[in-house]
Amino acid sequence: MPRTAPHMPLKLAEAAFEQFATEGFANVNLDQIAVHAGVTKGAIYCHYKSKHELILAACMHYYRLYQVKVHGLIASVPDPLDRLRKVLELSIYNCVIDKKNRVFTTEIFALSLQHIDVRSGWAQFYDTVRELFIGLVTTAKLAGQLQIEDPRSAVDMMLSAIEGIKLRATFEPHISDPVEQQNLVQGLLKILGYTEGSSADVMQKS
Amino acid sequence: MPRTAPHMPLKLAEAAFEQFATEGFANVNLDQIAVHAGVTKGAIYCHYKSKHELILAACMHYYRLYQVKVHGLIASVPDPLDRLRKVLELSIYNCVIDKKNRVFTTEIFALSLQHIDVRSGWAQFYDTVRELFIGLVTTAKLAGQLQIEDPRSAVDMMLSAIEGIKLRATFEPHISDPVEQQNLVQGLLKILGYTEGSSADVMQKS
DNA sequence: AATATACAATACTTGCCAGTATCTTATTAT
DNA sequence: ATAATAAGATACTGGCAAGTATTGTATATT
Repeated sequence: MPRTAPHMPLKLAEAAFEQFATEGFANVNLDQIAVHAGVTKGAIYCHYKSKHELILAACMHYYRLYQVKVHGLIASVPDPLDRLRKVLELSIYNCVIDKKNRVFTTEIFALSLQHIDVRSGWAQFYDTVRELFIGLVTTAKLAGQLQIEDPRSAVDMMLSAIEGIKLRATFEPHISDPVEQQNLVQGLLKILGYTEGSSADVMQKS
Repeated sequence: MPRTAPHMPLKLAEAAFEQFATEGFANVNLDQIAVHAGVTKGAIYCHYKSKHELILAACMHYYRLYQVKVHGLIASVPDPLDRLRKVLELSIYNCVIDKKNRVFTTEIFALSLQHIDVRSGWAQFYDTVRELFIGLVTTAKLAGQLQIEDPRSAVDMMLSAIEGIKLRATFEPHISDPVEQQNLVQGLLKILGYTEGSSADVMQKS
């Protein structure tokens, strides 16, 4: 048997992600990616059979990264509402502060319009995120920390807002302020039925 | 003096919009646009000095169209809450049902990441939309139809949600259902402080 | 009618970049 | 050691599309 390079696909996907997330899919050529991975274009074609496949690999890499981050966070926070808030903070960070993630996902949206495989990849990823949030919200609701009738539709609206916030971050840099961050998280929690002050005992007032 | 063709720039911008909104900026070449405008590529360069300028013109065309539609709607509905609801319905229609608008704006977002002129064009447009909504919400609030403290931040969150809904529409076709439409409008109104039922007299209950 | 000039058509150049063909090198099983 | 083969380097091809040079044509002023 000859030598093998099992790390190369990942290494190339990482390098591709970095480049794509900085300059966009259309503005990056395979030579650039190759240079950043410390190889030449020919080597890329040993592991991926087209630029498109490399793009898909970069997407998968991004999805994995997000999952790892989120589940690490969830495992470390016991209280349901705290956990929800932490995940929201992470999501906002991912979308707003971390420019690479923001650019990369925005590019994915545009590419999804034309390529069904990119689209279904994102759809699958997004489903896991949605279910994750529905779980978090339901748990917090059962703990009496949220006043919400339909967690599913609330989560859908909240996730829409996050995506929209991501887009706005491109045009409104002030969104990156730490203070603004907290306001955004607060606004998202509000969509999820969090009422400021003594949380769950608002209903009893009337 | 020679002949003149004052309608050509608009005609080309319209044709460009149509093509870009169908296939995306990167997948449309100037020959295609020329054919759809009933001219040849050479003619385009009489009116625009690059593809990029034509893209900007297509953007401006889109912005104008939206403004015309919205202001036509506003003028025809007297009640503040009704007016707000109608504008929201139009916005959802624009973002979700009207695929061309959805595709075109998504492409703008991606292009904005790299091109400052595209970005500032959108930012300017978005500002007018934001101010419009703030006006609508404030009017409805003063009329006692909305329970909202800070119209500005509520509108920001609501507009984020709309943008996010637009993105989701690419991945979740069921959003196009008429029923779902109304749910979305209802959810957006909720963000703006609309409490279902007898609207403005909720406070008095406690 | 003549002519100046903007509009438009045609044909061409140029550069970029995905993908390929071919050659080299390193590794491992025998 | 050596044959077999995967990984990688280098150099090339081919196609696409933006932009340009040139030529043609219609119109408005004189």
